[in-house]
Amino acid sequence: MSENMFSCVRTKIDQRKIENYHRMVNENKTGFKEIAKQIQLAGNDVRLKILWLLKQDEFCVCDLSDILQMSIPAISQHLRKLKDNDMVDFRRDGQTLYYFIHPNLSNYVKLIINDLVFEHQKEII
Amino acid sequence: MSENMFSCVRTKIDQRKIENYHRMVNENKTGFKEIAKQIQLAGNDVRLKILWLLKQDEFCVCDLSDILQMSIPAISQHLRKLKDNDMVDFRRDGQTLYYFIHPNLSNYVKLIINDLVFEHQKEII
DNA sequence: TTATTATTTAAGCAAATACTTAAATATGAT
DNA sequence: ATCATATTTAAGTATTTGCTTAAATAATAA
Repeated sequence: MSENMFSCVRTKIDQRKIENYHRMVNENKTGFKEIAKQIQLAGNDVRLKILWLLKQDEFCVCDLSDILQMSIPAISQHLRKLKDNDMVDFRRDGQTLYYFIHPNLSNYVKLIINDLVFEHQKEII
Repeated sequence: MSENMFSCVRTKIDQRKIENYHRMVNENKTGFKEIAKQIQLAGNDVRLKILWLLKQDEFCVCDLSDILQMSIPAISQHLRKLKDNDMVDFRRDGQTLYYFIHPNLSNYVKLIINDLVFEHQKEII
């Protein structure tokens, strides 16, 4: 009967506050999960570079492969994850697929890549 | 001798552009890696919830354990990762460690958690 | 000192991740 | 049709992640 759902004996903290926050987090559970998923995908240095590059211009898989000096399948698999989560999209021109930032990319990720500005950016054509 | 560092035969794209972007990304390699690391840590729904909660108030491990309904060691290990990357810090009050957002939390992550506002937020005390 | 509470740390493990190489598609050119 | 190019997909694998349980610290109280 004296089962306690709480982990510690509190003297100072307001129990109601804990329950309120528990409820808030719970009510937005799927929200947190979806946002975390997109952020997690941006939280890989290869994909972050891809997203940053696609913010500058559209590129095909082999462009990205050359720029990042990684294998075609490795790049393709990263792009697939971004594509599956509506973070990038592509258009076909002959055999070549040009990838670009999906217009519906979440604001959370947009905020990140918009802020990624480096010193040398001005040197680019 | 005819080794090609490029993955595809381009007709339309400017080779110099590819080389410029390659150089830019390379010169900021560690920058991308560090930023991606912090974003990756925020890109987990448990840690995203923790960061959001700590943005609202400071909490001890067992508070977070109760709010998120997860084991103490699980929470503690998440906090350790955030601590190791200067994303959170804590103060001691007796046996209790109160965690809070590290003042130097990167802007990339600040942008995210500042934007995480939910409907029910107003109901909280 | 001994016990209690708060928290961390360590060890173990299942699942997810990020590559690799090889094979499969798809479009375009001959 | 056949071949070449651009890309994806599949299978295999080493590494990382996120939990679990149990043991170790650390501060406080009796």
